[in-house]
Amino acid sequence: MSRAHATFEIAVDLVVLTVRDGRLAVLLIERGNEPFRGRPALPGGFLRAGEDLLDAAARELAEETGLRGITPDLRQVATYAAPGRDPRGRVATVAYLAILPDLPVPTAGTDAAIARWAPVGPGPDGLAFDHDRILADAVEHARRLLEDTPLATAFCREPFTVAELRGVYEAVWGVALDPRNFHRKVTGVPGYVEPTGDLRSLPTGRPAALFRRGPAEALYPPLQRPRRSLPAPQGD
Amino acid sequence: MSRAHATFEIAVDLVVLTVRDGRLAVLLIERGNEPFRGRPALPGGFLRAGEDLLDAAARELAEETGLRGITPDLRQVATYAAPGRDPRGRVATVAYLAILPDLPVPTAGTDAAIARWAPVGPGPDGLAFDHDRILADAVEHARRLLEDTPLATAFCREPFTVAELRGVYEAVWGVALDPRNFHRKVTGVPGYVEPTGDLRSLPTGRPAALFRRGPAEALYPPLQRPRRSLPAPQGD
DNA sequence: ACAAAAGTGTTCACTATACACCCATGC
DNA sequence: GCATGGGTGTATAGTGAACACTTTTGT
Repeated sequence: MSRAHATFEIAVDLVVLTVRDGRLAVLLIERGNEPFRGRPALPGGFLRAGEDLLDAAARELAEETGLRGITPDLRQVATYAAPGRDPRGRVATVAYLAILPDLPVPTAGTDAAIARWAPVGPGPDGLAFDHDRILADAVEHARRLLEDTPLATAFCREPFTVAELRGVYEAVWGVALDPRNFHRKVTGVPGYVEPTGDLRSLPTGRPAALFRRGPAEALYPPLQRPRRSLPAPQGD
Repeated sequence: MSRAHATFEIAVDLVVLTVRDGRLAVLLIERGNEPFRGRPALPGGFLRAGEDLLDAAARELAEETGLRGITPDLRQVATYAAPGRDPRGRVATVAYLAILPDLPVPTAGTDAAIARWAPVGPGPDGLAFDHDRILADAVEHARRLLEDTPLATAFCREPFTVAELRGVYEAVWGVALDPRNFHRKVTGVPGYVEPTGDLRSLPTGRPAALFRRGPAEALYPPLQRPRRSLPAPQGD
């Protein structure tokens, strides 16, 4: 077997999403080293000897957020290996999507990197490397996953109310949903959420029933996000 | 920057699917070298210097099938890098899904590898490396893509009939579909298929209208595959 | 005329949406 | 009582499955 092939280092980059103040937010670090020193970037790091991709993603997540012992929802999104995407040499990166409930503060990582939550906007954010592209791909991935997987519950601390879950959908999809119909849909999907039997009182209003995640791994029927498909009367 | 990280070779493996005789089929080669010499495997090869992933996948596809100048539907599915998945050392592989219309014969590759179409069954096929897993992931990916992308048209040579397109869905999903309702659904999705205006006569029956792919990159409304969601009266 | 495949019309059940309305709490 | 948010009922429109039926060919 010829060994004329290129050799790579493999990194894992994390797109850590949460909902803060009703807005979708992503965890960014400020790069402390060249290249792109001082520029915001997705957290991540290199694969170690004997380590699998998912293990590396979980390790990096623990290191960057300081969380231990949690089993967050981690999903592989895509792999990027374009020549020149990293000025240091041939580095391929595997992007993982991680969903967390709102954390009080991202507890600046052990790597002395400055971590912060940044709102996810529609346009590019000037991230290092090709991270703008990776972020956009991952957010679109998350939007799709909300439709037919119980991913949205990963944004919520248990137990949660239906209104909190609705806030996740509204923040990630960027649309307003009818509270009444949403309630019925969510509670009507077998295995999506299970009532705990408890209630939670807010400062005002009727107390909301509390739920935890159910056993379903896929949502049927799916919660389809609204799309405008109306053909314009004058054509398109 | 410490260089204590593992280094990898990166391969691209292809899951080339087609529909033959109404059955979903995958292109397999017989390995000519160790490891797994003589075992069936997915076609693939190593990334070359200066080459991006998609370019490598397209190159390998051309080499294995002998096709030139075509632009097949190639989509990245997932990346696998478990330690020990390749006995030769640390090799990560990026799996690509390629969809082709039925070819007369896979024109054994230039690599002197014996290529053949194998029907895709429900169980493992004893493929080399972790290719059973990769194949299963890619087939599930294809099943999902048929729902909301025009991927199915990539299985058909243009121009095609609605019945041919239906055959693709039936083969990939493994279900029977109502020809009448399928016809209406497909022709009702804006931008999915466009009539050429021509007809094709079969040995018997009314000639079918011919279509080509339309400009749509996503299908709305989607063609959802049938799922059994009926809660059994006695529980499941 | 008949068989076979393409394509249309119609019915019926189910799902989505909009929104009126009632419920349960704090003040 | 009143404001506020939680949750249910219900009317209406739209969508999907089932299937009768018509169209267009070859023999």
